Amino acid sequence: MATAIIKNRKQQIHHTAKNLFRERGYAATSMRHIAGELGIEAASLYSHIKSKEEILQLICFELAEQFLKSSEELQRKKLPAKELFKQAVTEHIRIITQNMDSSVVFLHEWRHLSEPFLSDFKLMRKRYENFYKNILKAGAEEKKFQIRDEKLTLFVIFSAMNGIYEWFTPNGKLQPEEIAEQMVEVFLNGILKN
Amino acid sequence: MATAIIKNRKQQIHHTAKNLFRERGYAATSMRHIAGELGIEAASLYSHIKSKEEILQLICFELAEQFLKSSEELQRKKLPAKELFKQAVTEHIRIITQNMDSSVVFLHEWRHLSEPFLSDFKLMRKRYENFYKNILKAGAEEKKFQIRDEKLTLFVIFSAMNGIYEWFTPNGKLQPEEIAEQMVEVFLNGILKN
DNA sequence: CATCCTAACTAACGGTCGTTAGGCAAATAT
DNA sequence: ATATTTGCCTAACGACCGTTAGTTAGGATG
Repeated sequence: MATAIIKNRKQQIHHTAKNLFRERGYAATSMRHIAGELGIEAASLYSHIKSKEEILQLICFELAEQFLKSSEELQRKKLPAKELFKQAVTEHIRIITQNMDSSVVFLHEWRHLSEPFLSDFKLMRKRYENFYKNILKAGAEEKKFQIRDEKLTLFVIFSAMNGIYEWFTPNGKLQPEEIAEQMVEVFLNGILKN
Repeated sequence: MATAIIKNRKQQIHHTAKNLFRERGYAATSMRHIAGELGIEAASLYSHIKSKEEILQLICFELAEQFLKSSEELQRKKLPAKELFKQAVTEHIRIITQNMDSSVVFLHEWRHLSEPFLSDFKLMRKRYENFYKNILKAGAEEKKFQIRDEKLTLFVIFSAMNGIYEWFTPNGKLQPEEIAEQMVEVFLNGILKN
């Protein structure tokens, strides 16, 4: 089937783009570069995609939707704060480790989106941040969490989770589940012996 | 004095470049852009600087040296691990918050350095990481820290500290000293009430 | 077999990139 | 007063950018 070939090529292009955008950044990656990796001419890419930015949009919003979807599913479970927190961190880390290239692009290259996509993206990110903020709030209300500054705590957690791409290797000894478990342990109890 | 004017202009260029490199990224910032901010032509920049990359080099290595210098001074103090850890985090956060633009460039744009600068830079970063790794090691040997995976713990801490630029506002209610204090508290004891 | 469609090609577009050369007016030094 | 230096200018270089137009070979479809 013809459409299947197209879809495959389109997927190949997206895959290559994710990789190059991650490695060199969106602005420093040219269409000729992407095409070269696939052994075709830059102009040929336009049989499959609309523009360079369209690729970026797809990467950013695909991941944003994954994060939001997982947060909505977790919210429906009506778990106590501590358990919700554990599962949320685990889910977040699962998504990141399963989409390493996309994640880095998602985290750092979204600023090259043009309007209205840029605003939409920021809004989705804010929604997701609020999901975590509410977990912290709930934990504090349940007298389970002790939080001095909510924003600081929130971003300590996000930064630690989102920084995973800096050191994670898919075939290393630490697998996503264990990373999540250990990270939760650090967030909840710290590194001090008692 | 003529050299004073040059130095000032050079500093202005560096200052503007730091700001634009942070805001738009190195690759997406053009010399014409930097010049435009200063009200001159792009070609005129070359009376003061050698190349675009030279600016990036200066930003990256200036900060790398600050981090290393502060780590060497702390090491000379021969403090117990927990106290050393506190002071190291405080110093790191001080440097970041005092150099917000440079920090973001330092953290994300170094990959656009060409050789041999790229390798030199990575080496300096590794040295600094080892300083922190040794603090964790020392804390574990003193039976003060409980660390499951050293690399994971190390990068949780680094990511949290380096992510400060995502949310810090110089005139907000949280000042660097207090951020450091609260972050140390989270790292050491976590957010769980006991 | 004739027709259509796909995925690639070549050629080229207007534009921007970092950088160099050469000149010129004002400031500084002698 | 003269000579030198400075800080900018204009013009231009070759290279590369994202993208469009038009074409063509070859496979799928009738």
